[in-house]
Amino acid sequence: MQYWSKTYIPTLKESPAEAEIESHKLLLRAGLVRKIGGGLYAFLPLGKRVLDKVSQICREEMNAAGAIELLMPAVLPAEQWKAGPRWNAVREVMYSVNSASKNAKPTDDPQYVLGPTHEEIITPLIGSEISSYRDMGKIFYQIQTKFRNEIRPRYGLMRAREFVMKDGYSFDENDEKAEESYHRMAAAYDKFFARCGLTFISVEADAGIMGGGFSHEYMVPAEVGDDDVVYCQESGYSANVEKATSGIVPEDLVDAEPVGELEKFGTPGVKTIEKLAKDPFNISANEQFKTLLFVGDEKLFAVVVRGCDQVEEAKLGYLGYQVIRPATVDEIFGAMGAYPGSLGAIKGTIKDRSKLDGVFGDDAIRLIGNGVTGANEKAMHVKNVNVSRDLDLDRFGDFRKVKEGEPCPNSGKPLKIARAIEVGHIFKLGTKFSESDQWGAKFHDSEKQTKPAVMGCYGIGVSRTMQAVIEQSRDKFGIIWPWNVAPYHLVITVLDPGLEEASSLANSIGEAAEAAGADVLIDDRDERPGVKFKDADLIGIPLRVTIGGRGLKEGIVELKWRNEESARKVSIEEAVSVVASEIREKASS
RNA sequence: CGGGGCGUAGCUUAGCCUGGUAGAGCGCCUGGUUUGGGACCAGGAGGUCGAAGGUUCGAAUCCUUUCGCCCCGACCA
Repeated sequence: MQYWSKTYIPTLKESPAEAEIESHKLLLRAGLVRKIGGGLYAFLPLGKRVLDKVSQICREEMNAAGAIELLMPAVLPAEQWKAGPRWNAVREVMYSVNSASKNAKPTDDPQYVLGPTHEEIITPLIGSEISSYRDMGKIFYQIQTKFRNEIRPRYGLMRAREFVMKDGYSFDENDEKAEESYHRMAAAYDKFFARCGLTFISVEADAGIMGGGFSHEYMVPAEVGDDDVVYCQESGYSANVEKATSGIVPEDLVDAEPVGELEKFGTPGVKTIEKLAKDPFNISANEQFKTLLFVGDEKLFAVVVRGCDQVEEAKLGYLGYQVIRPATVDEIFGAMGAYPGSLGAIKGTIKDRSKLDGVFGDDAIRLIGNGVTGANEKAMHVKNVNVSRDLDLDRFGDFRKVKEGEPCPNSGKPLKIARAIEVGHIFKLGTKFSESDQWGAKFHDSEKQTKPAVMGCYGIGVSRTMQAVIEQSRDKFGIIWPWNVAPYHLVITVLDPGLEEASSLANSIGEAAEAAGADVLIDDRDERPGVKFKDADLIGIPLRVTIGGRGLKEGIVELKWRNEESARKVSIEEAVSVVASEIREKASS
């Protein structure tokens, strides 16, 4: 039992100006966290309790799924990262640390980095520990503070520079077993998020710089989310928009025959799809080929999509490049001999084709058949451009961003798109990390063969999950904590703490509630009733029992659930047993 | 890193344009009256106006630089 006067819960009537979204405001107002710096937060006593509860649920579900907890350092030797496969891709988000020694020489490269994730550490660790197939099939995890130098921290704990993450890593002897581990973790994730009281969906996701096989994200639908999720209720299809595909190109599509010779025409001043779609040209965007240039791993390449489509940059990762950025105007002119607005990928019109590592066509341009594109000449476009006859493509692929309403790839029904917060992400990694000779994780199989372990990695944003719960479970008065993650389950609001009868009743109810499995907070402060009610609502304790002098005269106390409208009166004699039985019922459900 | 905005008491802010003693509400402290949904009265503490430099007799206010924070974009649990 905790007395309000003995702990520290600094609630605020007004929201600090720094907070923009409701869950961030409530984190601050309910006295859960305070900002120390950009993306850096202190967890106050109440916030620490929630964080611990979320962590503990996570731990229980991991253990139940057979994962094994360990703890690695957060300060990591930079050498070990440099030896890994993605140093260049991730070093920007890593904080660098140098030795504090006065004798240490300043260096360009850091001696240490603060861990943003631990594949580079656990792979060699396990690699050197485990060498037999008999020890394969293990999943290790830790719950630890992670550091990422986010370019733009946002929304409190939602995207912080320092945050608590559960990261897990599986090591299996073959693909099949690795997928079993993956599904075991997926099932554990489902249970974890459900126990946290979240409404969530798991979606197919882009594997990003993790590479490897396939991946799913755990998404909490919320307007303030950073991700778009594409889904179909009919078929159950769901995917991050970065990964999502649609059935817009029929599998049996027959490519159109040419309709005539290529024909150049003047388009003075026309540099956009929109202008070409208007008078006097009237060539709609879905009849235009749009040619865009990117640089992937310092190599220039082009992508052709329909004028009405957007390139989904994440999908360009399918092409094998790791670090991708849009090409500069100079780079574009150097290869194409023209500037954006006049670009096209017609055979023979590209000034220096050798500068292009590839020209890739989005599948959907096949729907155009014969269309219009730039002539790689100022103020000129070309019509009757036939996809198979005229475009200088190395290959086709899916590079476009799916739009709402397009047919689901499985059911054909219109797809929907919703905003969501990513709270978990699981990857089947394959052998990307384990196959390295001097560094990886290899084992001897029963045939005495040396093989790399097939890995998976599994992340949960623990502190982000805490905020996602608030974002999803609140009203105009404050937070409504789901039972399992509530900092306290029961608050006993003692309106007249000076009355001996009131405080002793509060203690009896509190003890019975504790025995029934609840964490109990007794509001014994010398405050007016209104303040206590407002605070109890604000910090979102699921169950409230009110004991006041007025009720005592009537012989009753009040029992109110935070997520219900009205309170119930319970006689003093029954109060202890009623509270205890309601708590038992809630705790077991 | 690009674009926009903001830094005045623990919190929310007025004052800045048009330079002249820094003001309010909440919170905090003292006393009193109150006591079932953020009470009231009286008294009080708390600010080198983000920092540095400049203009000026005089700068929160004008100029320059710088730091920090927030929002929009690319990235992520």
